[in-house]
Order: sequence, then C-alpha cells, then structure tokens
Amino acid sequence: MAPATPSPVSSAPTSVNTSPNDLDMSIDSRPQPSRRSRKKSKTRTALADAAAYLFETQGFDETTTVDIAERADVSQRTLFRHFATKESMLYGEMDETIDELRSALAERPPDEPPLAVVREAVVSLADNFERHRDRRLLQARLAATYPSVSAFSRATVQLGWEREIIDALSERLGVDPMHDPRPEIIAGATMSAIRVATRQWSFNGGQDDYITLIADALDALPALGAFERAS
Amino acid sequence: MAPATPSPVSSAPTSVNTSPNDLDMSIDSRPQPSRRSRKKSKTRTALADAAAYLFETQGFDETTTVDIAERADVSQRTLFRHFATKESMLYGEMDETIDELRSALAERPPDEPPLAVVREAVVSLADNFERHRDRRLLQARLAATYPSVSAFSRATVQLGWEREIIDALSERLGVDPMHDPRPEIIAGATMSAIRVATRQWSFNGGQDDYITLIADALDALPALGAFERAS
DNA sequence: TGACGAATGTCAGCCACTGACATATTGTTT
DNA sequence: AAACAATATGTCAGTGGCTGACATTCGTCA
Repeated sequence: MAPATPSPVSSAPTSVNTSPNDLDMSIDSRPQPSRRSRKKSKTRTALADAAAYLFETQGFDETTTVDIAERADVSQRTLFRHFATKESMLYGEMDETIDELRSALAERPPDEPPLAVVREAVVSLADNFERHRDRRLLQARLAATYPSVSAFSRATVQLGWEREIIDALSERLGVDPMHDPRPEIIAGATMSAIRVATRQWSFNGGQDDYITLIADALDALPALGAFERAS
Repeated sequence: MAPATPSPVSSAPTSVNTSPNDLDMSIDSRPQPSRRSRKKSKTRTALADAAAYLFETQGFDETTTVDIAERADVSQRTLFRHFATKESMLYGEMDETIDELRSALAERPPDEPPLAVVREAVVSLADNFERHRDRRLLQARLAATYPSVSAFSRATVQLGWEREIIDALSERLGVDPMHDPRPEIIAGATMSAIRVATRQWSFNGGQDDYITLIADALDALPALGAFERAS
C-alpha cells in the first residue's frame, strides 16, 4: 500500500487555500514560504497526485477517500482538511485559474466590446492550460464518464468562471447583473463554447491545439443571430 | 409524526418514471390507470409533498430523508425507490417539463431561425410554469440558499433542458453538435437567460409575470454582438 | 382461488463528510 | 534555551445519503 509507481510528488508549491496568513509574509526575493507552509503544500500535492493516479487507474467512483488518504500516507481526516470534497481533489488548480481569469479580464482595454473581452481573456489563459494540461485531460475524461464529476464541473468550476465573467462585464459596462441578463448570458454562452471545445480536445486525446479549439468555438458567439439553416 | 398540517395529497396522477408498462395501457376515454399505478403515484406525490413541506418549513439541509419518509408514512427505502436523490424530490415535475419542451421544439416551423425556435418553444411552456408555479418558486428560493440545490439544478435540470435544445437544433440544422459548437452555445445562453429571469422572479416573490421576464431575457440573445458600453 | 409480479418493509452495510479532542510539530517570544 | 502560541495531523465516534438482499404484502389476472 505504499506510493510506488508514478506520482513523483513534484512538490511544485501549489497555492494552498485554507488559512489566510500562509505563504511568504516576508518581502521580496523568493521569500521561502516557511517550512510549515512547504509541508502543507507538500501534503496537499501528495493528496492530489494520489487522487489523480487512483482516479486514472481505477476510476472515480471506484476510488474511496480512504484509498487516496492511504496512498498519500495521511489520515482520511487530513484529506478532508485539505479538500472539501472528493471531486475537488481533481480540480486543485481551480482557484489559481480563476485568479488568472480575473486578472486577464481586468487587463483588457476599457472600450473593448464584451464578447472580445471574454474571448481575449480566455485565450490569454493558454499557458495556464498548458501548465495543467494533463490534469485537464483527466478531468475531461472523467467528466465524460462519471456524472458526479460532470456535476461538480458544471456546478462548481463553471459557476466560478461565470461569476468572474459576470462581475467583470457588469462592472465594465455599468449594468446591474440582477436586471440586465446580458452579462450572465455571455458568461453561459462562453462556458458552453469552452465545454464543446474541451470535449472535442479530450475526445481526440489532446492532440489538437486546445486554445485554437476554444478560440474557434468562442468566435461563434457574435454571429449567433445569423445562425441559419444551410439551404 | 403523522402527516397532519398541509399536504392535501392532491393525487394528480403525476408521471411515474420507474417501470415501463405503467399508467393507462387501455385506449382512449379516461382509461383509469389501474389501482396499483394509482397507489404508486399517490405514494410518490405524498413523498414529494412531504419533502416540499419540510424543505419549506425547516430548510433543505435541515431535513433528512428519514424525516420525509416518516411524514409520508413510508420507509426510507421506499423513498429511494421513488426518487434517486433527495434533490430530485424537489424537482418531480422535471421529466414532464422536459417532455413538453421536446414537443414544443419539435412543433416549431422547420425554417424558423434557431434563436426564434428556442424562444418560442420556451415561451410556449407558460402553462407548465403556471401549473408548477409554487414548486418553481420553492425551487428558486432553495437554490438561492442551498448550494446542493443549486448544484442539482445546474447539473441535472439545466443539463436536461440543454440536451433537448442541442438535439433539436442540431437535427433541425443538420449540424454535428460534437463539432459545431453553436447548438450548445445557444442552449447555454438560453439557460442563462432563464436563470436570470427566474432569479428576478423569485426575488420579487413571484409577483412579476414569469413568462414576460423569460421572454425579455431571451430577447437579449440575438443582439449580444452589439452589446456595448453606454457612452 | 391460486399463482405471479410489483410495491413495500426490514436490516445491514458502504461511503462521503464532520465535530471533538488529543498529540505533535513548527514558529515566536522572552 | 525554554516557554508559549499557533497550526497541522491523528483518532474516534457519529451523521446522513444511498444501496443490496431478502422477506412480506398487495394487486392483477387467469
């Protein structure tokens, strides 16, 4: 029952989202985020890696949280101190990605039209997607197989993305998203486009260029009104 | 512990989705769907009513499935023979509604443009919404409060609607929804519009005209490309 | 009426997830 | 360095949604 085969425990200090006063806290020049923080990230990474490996090899439903905890050599209780749900172990990069999405949206020129803002911001996440390529492929594969994973993706991940898009667009355009449906419609349409692109990409084993697929799907947005039957 | 206060067990023979050869099976003129089927629907209705009452009065998370079963005077095991999940008890009309959506989509003229097809089909569900008005208000209220309800709505109910829209549009337009993202984008945008409208409606206690809110939100779809900052 | 099948009850159990408390490890202060 | 505070982890017992297996009751139909 020891961590054996893959899972090199690469220990890239992934963001830890639990207690507030973590990480650096010193100023400038690689602040070396305290031994405690490093250990914590290490545990978190070990858990996420163990989960990914077991999901990959056994399937999602077939893997219990006790399995994962044992493979990461921690207690089940500790697992649930790092991850709120079993599903969230598969989406450990979500917070980081959403932060990047928020920044990307904020950096767009103030007069850019909404659809372009979203398109360019999403496309600018290319290196994020590249960084988490394997994880994203696994997520897509599992979401296609396990309803609980698909549900989590829709109800948590995609909801998170939508919130950022709605916030950015409604502020940028000075409208109240409670009464003007357009920001949320654009957000929903965007997530649909990304979903289709991701499905295609995953279905082809990740061979196509992911960002191109996404960009092409997003380019369908402005012309929806002209979508007609091919006569 | 007895079913006392409201819950009139109205026994409208709601569709029962379990075994195939149920309901009428005779032909024409009020076929009186067999005592067994009637009892089954009655149990199902009693369960849904008990659930709605308890969700309403105590909250969703605060109600256990044992509570619901006791109030409907059946065993917990029987509850789970009628409803796959606790959440689905709140959305008992879903299958019926999706059937109506499918019909409404199919009845649209073949040359109507996609956005109009969806808009008119959804608007034609007005009487369905009216029929299930109270339930819909409860759903909206609970979805705003309980993440598990919101998650179910997004991951199951809205997914079901989207599937119908995607199927209808892709067939109607002769495109492959795996490669042409437009049907899914329209479906996603549509569900976003309905979500916003429902939120507004629920927020105002159901005073506004629900269908008008939905129609207005859907009317924003064709002009998304022209959505600009008000200068 | 008797036989068959469907709906229900009972019971035991799995598993995701949580609260409470004890312990250990790390960071900080004097 | 010793004492203290903070925090990460372990242990344990429990809740609650949900399921399989088996027995029993009830409706249907010949």
